[in-house]
Formats: sequence, C-alpha cells, structure tokens
Amino acid sequence: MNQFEQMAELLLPHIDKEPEYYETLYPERNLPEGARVVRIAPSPTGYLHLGTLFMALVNRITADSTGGIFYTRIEDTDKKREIEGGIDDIINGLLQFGINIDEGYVTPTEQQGIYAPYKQSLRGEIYQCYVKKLIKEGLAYPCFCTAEELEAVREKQEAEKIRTGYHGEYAIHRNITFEEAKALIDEGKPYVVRLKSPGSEENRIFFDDGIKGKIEMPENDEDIVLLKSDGIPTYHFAHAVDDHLMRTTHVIRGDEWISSVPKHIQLFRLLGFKPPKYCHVAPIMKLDNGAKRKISKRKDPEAAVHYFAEEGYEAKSVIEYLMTVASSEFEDWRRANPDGSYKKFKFNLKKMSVSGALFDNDKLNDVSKNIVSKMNSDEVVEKLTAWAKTYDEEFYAVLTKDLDYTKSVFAIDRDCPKPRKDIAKWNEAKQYSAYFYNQYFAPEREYPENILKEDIKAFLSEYVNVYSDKDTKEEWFGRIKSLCEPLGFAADTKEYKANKEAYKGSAGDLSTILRIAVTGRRNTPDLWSIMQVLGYDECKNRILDALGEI
RNA sequence: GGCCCGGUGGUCAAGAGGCCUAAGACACCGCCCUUUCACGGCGGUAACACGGGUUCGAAUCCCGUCCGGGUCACCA
Repeated sequence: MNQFEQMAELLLPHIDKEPEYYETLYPERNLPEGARVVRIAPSPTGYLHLGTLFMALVNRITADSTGGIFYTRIEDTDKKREIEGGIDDIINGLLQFGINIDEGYVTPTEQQGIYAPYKQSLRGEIYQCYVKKLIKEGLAYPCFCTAEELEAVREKQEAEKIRTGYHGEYAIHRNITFEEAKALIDEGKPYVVRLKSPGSEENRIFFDDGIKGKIEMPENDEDIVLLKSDGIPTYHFAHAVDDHLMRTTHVIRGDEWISSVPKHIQLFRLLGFKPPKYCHVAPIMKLDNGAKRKISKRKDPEAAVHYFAEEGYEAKSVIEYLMTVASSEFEDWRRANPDGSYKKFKFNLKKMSVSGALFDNDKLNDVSKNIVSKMNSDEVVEKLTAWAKTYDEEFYAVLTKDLDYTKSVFAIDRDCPKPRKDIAKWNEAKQYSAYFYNQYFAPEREYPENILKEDIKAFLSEYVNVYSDKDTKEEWFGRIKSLCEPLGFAADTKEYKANKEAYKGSAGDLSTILRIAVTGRRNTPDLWSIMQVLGYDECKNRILDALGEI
C-alpha cells in the first residue's frame, strides 16, 4: 500500500465497496432521445418558499416538455439548520400547487425510484466511497485546521490583499503525510476531508449555461471541503455524486450557484463523471425602497408560499403567474389555448430571462381574476368556503348558513359569457358580498350630490309602492323609467345627454339611488339580480330604512 | 475588494446589424358600449443607462464608465 492508500484506510476503514458497485446499482436511465432528467433538491431548513416553488415549476415543465423525469432529493446535510416538518411542508406544498413528482420523495413519506435513497443523510457510505477513491488517488486529504486557524489565515490574506480561501500555500495540510495524519487522529483531533485541487487560477474554464449562455471563469484552485468533520458531505460533493448517480441531465437551479460551477465541474472531472448541463435561473426579486433585491424569506410575507393560501389565491393562479415569469412566450400560448393545462406548453429554457424579475402583485391579481372569472358559481362557492373554513371561520359560518343563498349571491353576473372579474383572491369575497349578509351589511348611504334630497325621498317612496319581485329585468327597469317623467328625470339616457338642462337627472341616476338604498354602495353587479337574491321583504325593508334616514 | 452575471417604458418583456418611426401584457389615462360598477372594444402617456469605437447602417457587435445583482463557509 502506498501513502495514499494507507491514508484512505486510516480515514475510511469501514468503506469496503468500490465506486463500480454504485455505478451498476444505479445504472444509466433508458430514456428517449432528448428526455431531460431534472430535479429539485431542497434542504429542509424552512418552509416552502416562492423561489423553491418557482424552481420546481421550471424543472417540472422542463421534464414535461421533453418527456423526461422530475424528481426530488432531500439535501439534509446541514443538521444545524434543519427544521422539523420541513420535508412535509415542501413536498406537500409542491403537491398542493399541482407540481407532481415522478421520483424521489413523491409524498413526504414515500420514496419512489431505483436511485433511492433520495435523502442525503441516508447516502453517507456512497459519498464516502467516492471520497475514499479520491484519497487513494492523492486527490483528497484530511485537514485538521480549526475554525480559528482558518479565520486567522483569512485575516492574514485580507491584510495582504490576497484572495482569501484555502488554496495553494495557504492549504496548510495539503501535503500531510500518513504518519502526521495518524498521529493527529490518535490524539482525537477532528478533521475534514478536502479536495487537493489540481486547478490553477491562471486557467480558465468555459461552460455553456442553458439559460445564460457562454460563461468563462477562473478554474477552481481551492481545496474545498468534501466531507465535514461529522462525515457528512458538503453540498458541492453531494451534488457531484448524486447528480451523477441519479443520472441527472440538467441541473436547473438558482443563479446564486453560478460562482460554484468551477468547483462542480472540477469535481465531476476528477471523479470521472460527465458534468450535467447547467441552467441557472435568475431569482424572483422584490422592490424594497426603490432597490431591487432577491425576495427574502425573512422580510417578505409573500416569500413563504403559505402567504398565498392565506390570502386566498388559488394555487392555479400562482402557478399561472409564475409561468408568465418563467417564459415570455407563455402568455401568447395562453391566448391561443385559453383552457389548456399549462403542462401542455412547450417550455424552452433558453427563452428564460437572464436577469431577475420583480414580483408583480398587480400582474398576479390580473391573472388570478381571469382564472376566478372562468369558474362557475358552484366552483366559486366550493373554493371560497373551503378557504374560509380554514382562514376565516366566522365568514365560513355566514356563507354556509344557507348555501343555496350563497350560491345565488356568487352566481350574479357569473355564469354568463362576460363574467365579472372582481375577485382575485378569496379574502376579497367578504367585502365583495358584504351587503348580502345582514351581519356585514352596514350601509353608509351617500347619494349623488347633484340630486336633491327631496327627489331622492320622492323617488324611493314612490318606488317602494310599485316594486315587485315578480318583474322580469325589463319590467323592473320599466318601473324605474316610468317614475322618471313625473319626477322630472329623463327616462332615456340619450335624450338626457342631448338635453341635460331640461332634466334633474336620468333613469341612471334613479337606479343609482335605488342601488345605494338597497346595497349601500354605488358599485355593484346587476341590481335587478341583487334584488332577486335579496328577496322582496329584505329589499323593501332596506328601502324603507333608507327613506327613514333622509 | 476579487471573480462572475446583467442593464429596452412604472413592471414583465419581444428584439440575434437594415423588417425598429422599438411588439405585446400588467398598471395608469381617455373614449365607446352601458341603469352603477365591471366586462368588452378602441385609443393614449411612457423605454434601448452613458460615452467612445466597428459598420454604408447599431437596441443588437467591441471597449470603457456608471448602476444593479450574485458569490467569496465544515450553509445549501
């Protein structure tokens, strides 16, 4: 045994498998030409985040567009930051947004696929096997530096204005001998295993990013950590081993990773793996006091995807919006395919924006209003009550007290060719429908200023006598018209516009008065429908009530 | 600071040297439709960061400046 082989046995005596074992255990995939194998590799350090959802979506549609595979892999290599329930939240969250998973953690508890396990904490021996190989080849070594020592080196480098990091002559343990290592280990000193980087800053590496195009960078010369002192791999190393063994073809991830690509490519080469195609996606940004910045879990409520559910956005709306961000071609496609599933859209990574888009709430609302407007009233009530049940119990009780009534409320101006678009999210529904429920009906009747109080009073008191809930819409409006002339109002709008001086107002003004009397608002859907839903007694009471106020 | 990436209306963006007198969508404004509000239709305001090149011709190619963003861990 040479020095390196001795070192390998010293550090990883329990590893008895050769890489070939895993190469055959996890064979190449048999997929049609062009099929892309992609993945999302979340770490359970927090709740499902908008950025993660977006990344999952982009991966999902990449797989869908190429007949490939989308899998999940849990990167739980950081014990310190892990939170309880993190996996559940992320996987369930994706599922709730309709992002189905082909392989890996298909549900929070169920793994699927032959490349299992899909959780890094369960793959320790695999990583160690490859590390052992590297050590044997003299490409990795133990480093016994403490955090303090590393810090001291960095300060020195900063003082001397040298590039910081564990490289070259600053890589203290780079040439450690077997004997030295053994002595330190016998003393019980903790250590990490580092890569003995053969790279040089003088060399350039090139790669063709699937989104950003050609990128050139200095080669990696840092002796990066492969195995942490607890024997768990770092992201870099786990990425190389897992994405190779799981036969990932395209690594689609946030562009904060771009600067690590030289490390990753080096790792793949040294390990004898073919690097995947890297596709770096720009993050979703947020405007903060005039400055653009990456959307942050800590500062922005909409960063945690829970926010959208709480507000009452349909998962579909959020996805639809994210699709418009993912591809500028999507909206055109949507116009051509108004009812098709977004999954049918032929997504092209190259068309993605290279710089981060600002999260646009107006746009989300617009997209969402369109989606809600396409729902029929049954669907609206079903979704709305489901939302209210968990986020607004009181409203839920009000809505479900008489479900048929609620359905008729939300059927107004809806099950028709030109449905209204005034609800983007369910938490707006209470305000929208308040005057239909006496619990919430608190009218502040403000009549148009150009109409005299006495005319309002006269009209309302006349109207209450002729009002019938048996009228068709035409008959109903006919009654309002018939009250016009006697009160000095124009029955015909065109006539009124042509000859305003001759009248106190028009039929439109009178129906506005009625509207205000009945609903307390000036802006409502079709008044006749509203009065039909409210019913004769209620309408009459409200009109009388309004009359009493004047 | 080093290394990367980027900069077209308020926002998202189309744009690959002449089709650009620069699309489209959101937002905003106006008009039409109309019993209100919406919906719908029509129209409008508004942009190639700046400076040098290259070229007959530049939003597009090159250089510089400025401005944004990312990254420099035993985090991912």
